[in-house]
Amino acid sequence: MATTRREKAAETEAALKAAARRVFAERGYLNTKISDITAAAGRATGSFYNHFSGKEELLEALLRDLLAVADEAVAGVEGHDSDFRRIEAVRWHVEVYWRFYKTHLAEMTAVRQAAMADPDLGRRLQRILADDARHLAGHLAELPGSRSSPELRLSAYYALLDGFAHTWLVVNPADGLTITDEQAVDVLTDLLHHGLAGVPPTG
Amino acid sequence: MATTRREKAAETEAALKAAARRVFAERGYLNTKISDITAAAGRATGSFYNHFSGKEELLEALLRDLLAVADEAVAGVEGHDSDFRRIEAVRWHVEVYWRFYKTHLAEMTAVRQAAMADPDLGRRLQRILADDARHLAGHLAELPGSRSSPELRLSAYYALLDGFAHTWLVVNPADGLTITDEQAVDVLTDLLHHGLAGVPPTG
DNA sequence: TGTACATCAGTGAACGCGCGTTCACTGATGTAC
DNA sequence: TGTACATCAGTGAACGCGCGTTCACTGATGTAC
Repeated sequence: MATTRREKAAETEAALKAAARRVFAERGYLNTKISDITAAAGRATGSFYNHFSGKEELLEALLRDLLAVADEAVAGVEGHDSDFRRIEAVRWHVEVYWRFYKTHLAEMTAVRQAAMADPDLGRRLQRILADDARHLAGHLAELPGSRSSPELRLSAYYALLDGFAHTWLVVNPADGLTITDEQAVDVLTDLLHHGLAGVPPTG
Repeated sequence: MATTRREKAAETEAALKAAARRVFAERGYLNTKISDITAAAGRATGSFYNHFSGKEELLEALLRDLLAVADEAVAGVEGHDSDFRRIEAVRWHVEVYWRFYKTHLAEMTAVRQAAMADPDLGRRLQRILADDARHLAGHLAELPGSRSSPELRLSAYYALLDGFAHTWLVVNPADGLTITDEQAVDVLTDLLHHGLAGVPPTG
């Protein structure tokens, strides 16, 4: 049990963050009230403002936590295959994205919702998450020629992964429609592998 | 100038719809107040409720109008190429989607935002727009085998088109980043043509 | 170690703003005779 | 065609709810001596 003031405050802040993740996942960022978060954390409403200036700041804090975790995970992985002409390379990247999205569903949907209501916030949040994109941009630049620029292909790549993940991890499950991780990774991998690198499907 | 009551009411309703499209496009559906719409339409606030029970119903009405227009347009086009192994067929469908999205930006973004805040409303709106999907499902079913089902490939197809259009017609333009219609259609066509039908890129 | 005061995390009721929604009212159109 | 009453679209001020934010208060931890 914590005793010092620092520790107590840190505990409350952590409790608020954890509660926010749960509540965001349940009813969505936009429909979550400050008092929903504090109630779920077992604290008084006023306590919230000792730690965050508002919902936006809390979400930013959640994203920074998430990135810290992600960076650690990435630091463990050395020299993956970056040649997108090889299906294994594409599949590895797709799989990482899919698992990341699934693990951090609460944050991913919260960002999407927050960006809808407040484009400025959306830009700031996107910047926090943008590290991954730089890394991928390199892979795409190395691919053999296409009439479209690597930047455009990169943005198409993300539109596809993000949209598909949102559909099958958020929207459709709410209707009882689900797919396996393997099905998801397969269809995305095939589309991107053939579409980006121009390798025809087998058979 | 309208004289009968019916005509006057119809004029006001049309003015409210037109104003809503403008205001939605400007500041987004979620950030639009009823009074913003009535002010833009040059009417009193209370007038709104003579015509719609709320913002949701107005949006549904806008979508129905939009579909009526789209159906007329489609009725004019007879027997387009549906063989997705041919790039012209893919390109035609991509182009139709892109132009539709661009023409009806206000409605498309409004739907996206509304769906974020209220999934139930999102489902209803999606159902209104779903006709197009059935038609495409047929094309994809005719394609040569893939390890993924036509349904999954269809949803990937939409995730890509929708996400890419949102990025390059809504998000990026707000930052001053734009692309030409041709660039957009090219990158989407190539990705889908090779990705779905497995035709390798030229060169 | 003990006492007196300062500081701080947490509390929850109260405040106040913003906005959706209502409603009594106006003036014009429709109807009955 | 004219008159008297009914109906209806539109008005905009007022109402009221929901929720973010504040603030006086409590009790516990920290500090000075």
